[in-house]
Amino acid sequence: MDVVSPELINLLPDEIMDTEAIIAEEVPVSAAQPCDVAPVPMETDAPVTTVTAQNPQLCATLTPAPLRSGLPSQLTLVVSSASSSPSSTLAFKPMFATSTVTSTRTTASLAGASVPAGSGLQKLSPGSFAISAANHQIILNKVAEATKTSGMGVSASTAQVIKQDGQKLLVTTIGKSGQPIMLQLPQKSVLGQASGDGKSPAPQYKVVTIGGRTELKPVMGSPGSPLPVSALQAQQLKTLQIAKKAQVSSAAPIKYIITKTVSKGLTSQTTVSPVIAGRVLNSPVMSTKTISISESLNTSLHKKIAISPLKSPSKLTVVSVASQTPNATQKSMGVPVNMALGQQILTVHQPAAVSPSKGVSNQSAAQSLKPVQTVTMGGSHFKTIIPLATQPNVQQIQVPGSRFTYVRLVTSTTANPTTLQAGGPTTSTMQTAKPMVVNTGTVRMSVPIAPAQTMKQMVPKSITTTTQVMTNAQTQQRLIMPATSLPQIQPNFTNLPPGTVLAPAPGTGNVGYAVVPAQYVAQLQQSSLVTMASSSGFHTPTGVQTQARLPVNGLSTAPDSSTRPRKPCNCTKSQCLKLYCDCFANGEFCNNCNCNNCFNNLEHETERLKAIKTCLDRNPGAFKPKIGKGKQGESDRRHSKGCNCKRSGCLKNYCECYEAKIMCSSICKCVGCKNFEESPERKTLMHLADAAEVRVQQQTAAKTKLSSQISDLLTRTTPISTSGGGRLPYTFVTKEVVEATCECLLDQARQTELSGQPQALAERLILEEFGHCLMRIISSAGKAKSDCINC
DNA sequence: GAGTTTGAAACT
DNA sequence: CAGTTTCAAACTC
Repeated sequence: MDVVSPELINLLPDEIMDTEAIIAEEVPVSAAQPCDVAPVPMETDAPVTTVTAQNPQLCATLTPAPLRSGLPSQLTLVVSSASSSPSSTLAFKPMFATSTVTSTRTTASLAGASVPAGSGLQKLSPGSFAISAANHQIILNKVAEATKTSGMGVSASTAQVIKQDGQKLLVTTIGKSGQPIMLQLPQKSVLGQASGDGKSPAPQYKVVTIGGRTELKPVMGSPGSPLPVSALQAQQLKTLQIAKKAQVSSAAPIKYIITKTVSKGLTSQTTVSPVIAGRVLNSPVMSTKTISISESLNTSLHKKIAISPLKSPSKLTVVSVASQTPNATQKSMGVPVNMALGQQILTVHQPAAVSPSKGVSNQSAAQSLKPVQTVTMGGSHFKTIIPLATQPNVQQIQVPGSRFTYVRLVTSTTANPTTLQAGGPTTSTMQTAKPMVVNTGTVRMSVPIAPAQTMKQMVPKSITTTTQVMTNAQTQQRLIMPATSLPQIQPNFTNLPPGTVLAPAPGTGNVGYAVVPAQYVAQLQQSSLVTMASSSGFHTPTGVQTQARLPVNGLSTAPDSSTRPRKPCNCTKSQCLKLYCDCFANGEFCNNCNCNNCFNNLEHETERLKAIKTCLDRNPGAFKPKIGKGKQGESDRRHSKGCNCKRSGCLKNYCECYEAKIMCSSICKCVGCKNFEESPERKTLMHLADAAEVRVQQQTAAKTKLSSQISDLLTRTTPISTSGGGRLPYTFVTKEVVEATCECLLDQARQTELSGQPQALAERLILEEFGHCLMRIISSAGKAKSDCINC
């Protein structure tokens, strides 16, 4: 794996350079799928290309983040090309948070282009885009916002710096492995003229070689005079990195990670399965955006290019977009998402086309530029750009006070591409393709509930798991949650109920994520309603299950919170969405409760999230344990707020302190408190309680012993002959009798099953049958004994 | 099981 | 922040 140069590695945070997870994603690209990266509305399903199943494709999603000025500049490139044919299909979707008229037009022109088969780019603006299928080169020139860039004050030295605005990307190697990808980096001053303006100063190219070798080409089929490339540039390019090391004072360091992975063993019998993988990273110093380009060729080449502009102390979102690689008959797609603290993982499985001819075609055809709305979330740093009049497929959740940005994916068959884009130094960008069909691949998104270090260790596993799922995820069952477009809820994840995780929520055609109490995972696992990992390889040690038991913000959940028997609630008016409800207050879903009109379930995740948010707004620590552990251990446990009892004397379970078996403290506002150390009433009650507990334990032990004895009795196979002729009933419990009894029970079970009896009734009938069997045994024993006596 | 008591949560 | 209301659990009968 040729990823980055050592020097670049040294410059990057560990999180960023931890590319193993990305590497792992090359594995599943076995069943080729059409390039389906660029989101395209379903109505634009016009056939665009005649790319055959044998045609390799290059799919790229480029998302250059704004470098500094908050000017968003995103570029989506989807290239599909045949290795042996000059025909190619390209979908080009620039995405701007704000766009000038020029850029918008260009964007519309490109995005809406319906590229006929084999023709490639007829509708693309030649000035902004150029393709040369003959020499396997594509030149992308992102339209820059001239009005926005005019005052940026970038020095001339930007010639050696990759600028976010107006940068050109020269992608070569269409269908050829080993060919270079060139990134053209024009000077800042020519931003806005990049769309084919011949007056543009000489652009700078960054060459990325897909096939493993890199080269620098100062000029390559673009207007303008070539710029001499410095040795530094060459070196940087050699390492496949478009280096940008603060050569411009006004520019923040930009680091580009280009990951190349080679997937061996790919065959060309089916469509190519593009995988664009990346990660959501977090860097306290800089933001990184990873752009991954994957290419699946006949030569089984799979590459990922990650370009990461870094600038401000902000979040880094590297989106991994991967197309699933099911066989051609599979019509469903998964949108796995993994997010974790410290390293937010976001993996998006792009939809797999039903047929090879659909994938790229759909994507490239008529990508209409739709107006976007910018939503500021959780602060001024984040903006969510979502297509108007369409359901957002990506929703960003900014957690106040949290360093991380959370993204909620709602990928629907009708949703248009949605881009999260940071308008400021913080960047969180994700691109998703509109899936044709969403499948139920394993998707997990976890709320940060563990230290970053822990999550960091889990990241590769998550991706690996996801990758594995890509190949055989069709049979998996997951948490079910409607993927309706949630409002821009910004729950304070740091204060979510203990062990809360975000669980995948596949719906019919949609994929979303639900805030799921960790306990509910256990609930689900224990119940027969939902099986998260049955026979499909969704192994419990990963993802949800593992994280669900991790502490939240250092606060440990109840040690046995996931296993202890939970008392069912009886809420009637609160819909179990207020803290009156113990289930809700404990961060659990209602399960087997007696509540009415319960909304504390996955079916009402929207309302539930709202309720959580409301509670957190009212009290940020609403879901934190009321009984905090003292510094010196359990003896110092005390109620975080104290009780307010007035009539119970704090010696009834009305009192939260007493209920928690702790004494009231100075922060309590109780009246007539008797719940203190020397209180005789308390001591008496404690003694009584202890005595009661002892009785319960004794009873339990007695029951256990009795069961053991019964079991032992039933397992006796040899009748015991008594010398006195007195035969106890159990002496008749021979092996044959036991077998006959079992037959009776099984037969009863079959009958009840066939008759569709409820489980409870079935159990009852079986037990009754067992009783009948026992009665017959006893009767036989008694009769035998009587006969013996008589004789 | 119905009704009452209680105090936290929610509301004003 | 205080007073009031709502709510569901705890408790009593």
